[in-house]
Amino acid sequence: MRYPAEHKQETRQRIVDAASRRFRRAGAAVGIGPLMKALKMTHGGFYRHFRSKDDLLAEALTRGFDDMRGRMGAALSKAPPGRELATIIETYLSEEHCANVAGGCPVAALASEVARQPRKVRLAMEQAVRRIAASVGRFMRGATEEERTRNAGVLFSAMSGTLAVARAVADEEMRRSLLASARKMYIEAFAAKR
Amino acid sequence: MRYPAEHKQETRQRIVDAASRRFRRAGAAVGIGPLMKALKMTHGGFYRHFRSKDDLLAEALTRGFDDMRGRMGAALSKAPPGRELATIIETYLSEEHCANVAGGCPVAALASEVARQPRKVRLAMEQAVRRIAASVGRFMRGATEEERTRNAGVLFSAMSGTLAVARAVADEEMRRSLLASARKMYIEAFAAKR
DNA sequence: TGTACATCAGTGAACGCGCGTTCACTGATGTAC
DNA sequence: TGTACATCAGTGAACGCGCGTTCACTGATGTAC
Repeated sequence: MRYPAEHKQETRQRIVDAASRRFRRAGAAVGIGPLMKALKMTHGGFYRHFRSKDDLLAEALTRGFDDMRGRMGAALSKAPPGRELATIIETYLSEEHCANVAGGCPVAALASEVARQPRKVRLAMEQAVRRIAASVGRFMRGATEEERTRNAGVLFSAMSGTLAVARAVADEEMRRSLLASARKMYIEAFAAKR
Repeated sequence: MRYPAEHKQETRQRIVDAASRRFRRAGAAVGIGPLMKALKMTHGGFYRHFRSKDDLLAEALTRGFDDMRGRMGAALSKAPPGRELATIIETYLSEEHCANVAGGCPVAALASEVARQPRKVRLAMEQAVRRIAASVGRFMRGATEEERTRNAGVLFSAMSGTLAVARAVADEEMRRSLLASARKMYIEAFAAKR
């Protein structure tokens, strides 16, 4: 059956949204079939929207980053002046973010898998990391903008590792303690006045 | 055919060794079939040694940590006094370690996947992180041993994240620059005299 | 205004493939006599 | 010392399953006349 003009774009968006959450929750091995079924469609229709699963993965990664930047931006808008970087660190390493895998940072959820994906997927990841580093860089110490951006990249990769380890660990108490210590240390190391 | 007494243990070790490298290189989705084939055996024999693939994954993780702790210990034994923590950071974030996925840190290679594995696997990861934190803790700042251990856990998780992101990124130059900035920042933040 | 037709998003069967796991079997060696 | 037998690591066919992708088809709607 034929659909109204903007219908296709809407469906495509729904697929990317759902995929973005699913990939983060269950890994890059998530199947096209179950994904489409959750959207009340059949797997065959998928290929009217994407050339391959890799294409979707790349797009879903980018979408996940947009999600996260939005969330960070919201937290940031409530931060008192001078506390911006501390707010970013506290938000990223919060227990809420740790529990919210599907809606959280795609790097923490997928970094080790992305390293094994085709170039197309890794480029999407790279672009996103660059953008985050550039926007967080504003709040970093450093002589030049380039240095601040590089340092923001380091902080971001560090936090994503801490979040990934916190999620991988079986013990609840250890998870909480790791997050709390990390918030404290990163704020001291990167955000404290000197 | 029957084999000499210690034969079984040797085969088991060969499986764990090979699996540990393969999991790190290609992810937890690596198949039992290809793994056994690489050892010039057939997949059926696998179940004389392990109850399930998860059992192997847990054991292979632990083995990977032993590898890495050995490597770190070797670098440490050559470190001049007072430079121990800096040496650990430089070794972990070296380009050699970044290129050596199969023989490198299992957390950097597998953390985001382990978060989705059964409890058994996550316990193995947890145990290993605890051990590393305890042994690196000796060189950390902090008032109590407990605090030093916690801080070592944070540093370790941070470095694993940086390594994972460095590997996920497509651009060679960005990879090198991230590693170099991270070595500098972590040494400043965690290892510098105060 | 009414009708014939083209479009194309979505359907669902089918493809070849690899997965984890099971199981009846093999056959060289250790052990019991 | 010689022989019969038990052991059990490893074999390879088979199981049910889900995967990514292809493709002939459907049928409601937009468009051309």
